[in-house]
Amino acid sequence: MICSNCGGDEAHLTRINKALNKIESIKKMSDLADFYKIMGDETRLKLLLTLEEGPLCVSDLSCLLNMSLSAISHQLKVLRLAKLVKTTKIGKIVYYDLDDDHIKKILDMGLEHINE
Amino acid sequence: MICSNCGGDEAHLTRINKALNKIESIKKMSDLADFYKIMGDETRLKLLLTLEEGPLCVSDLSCLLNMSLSAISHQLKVLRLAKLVKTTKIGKIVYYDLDDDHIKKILDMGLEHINE
DNA sequence: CCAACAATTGAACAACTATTCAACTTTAAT
DNA sequence: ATTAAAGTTGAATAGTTGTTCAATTGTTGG
Repeated sequence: MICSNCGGDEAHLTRINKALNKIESIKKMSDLADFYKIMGDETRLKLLLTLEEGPLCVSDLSCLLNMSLSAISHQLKVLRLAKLVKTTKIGKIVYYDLDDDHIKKILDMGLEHINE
Repeated sequence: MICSNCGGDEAHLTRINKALNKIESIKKMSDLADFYKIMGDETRLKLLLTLEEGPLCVSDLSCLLNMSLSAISHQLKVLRLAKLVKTTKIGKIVYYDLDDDHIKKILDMGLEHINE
């Protein structure tokens, strides 16, 4: 398949075809977008970075981020459904924690990018 | 500062304070969210992954992604303002390319996360 | 100069998203 | 059993975002 209208040479066309194959090979392109979309919210990022220190309950998170309990709970649900955090219930209290350590790596990579 | 209403022990309070310091130390929290927000769109991700293969002009990208020239141009502008891509104009044609190689690392890291 | 082409732009519209508010569930204590 | 506390939930609202459409800019060739 050829799309180039701009008189590209052979190498140019090769790149186009490689790119096309790549896009098609990544069936889960929308999963990748969804993952970034979830990280792309200040509240959720703060929650994740806070939970890097260790598990906390909803009201502590609400207090730390200076936001309503409900708002925090809604966002924690988003993170939980995305399997970025997990919960442990002890009595009335629900503790939230990062689901696993590789989330930390991703967070730190993002921070590195910003601090350049 | 203490927010815990759930009877946490000393270590608990320590974590809360560490988290608080962390949130405050990251002045550019919204920059980080903005970065992820930009990645969190399927069209922009496809553009970035396509450009990993090498520079392409706007009409090729439009054809490859099967989207209107205008839509592609709008998204390329977003990527350009975020300094994720750069342009080279040769005559009438504008070539877009990844701004630098560390964007590739970030893209590949995201893909890794998805493929688990 | 003019026509054709590559790309950009701004306005408009539809779709999506984050927070708020009020109602509700669950658990613990008296 | 009641009461209170910790969270969750759904609906509503305001704000944001992506694409389309039409108009426009800049560049090349006749």
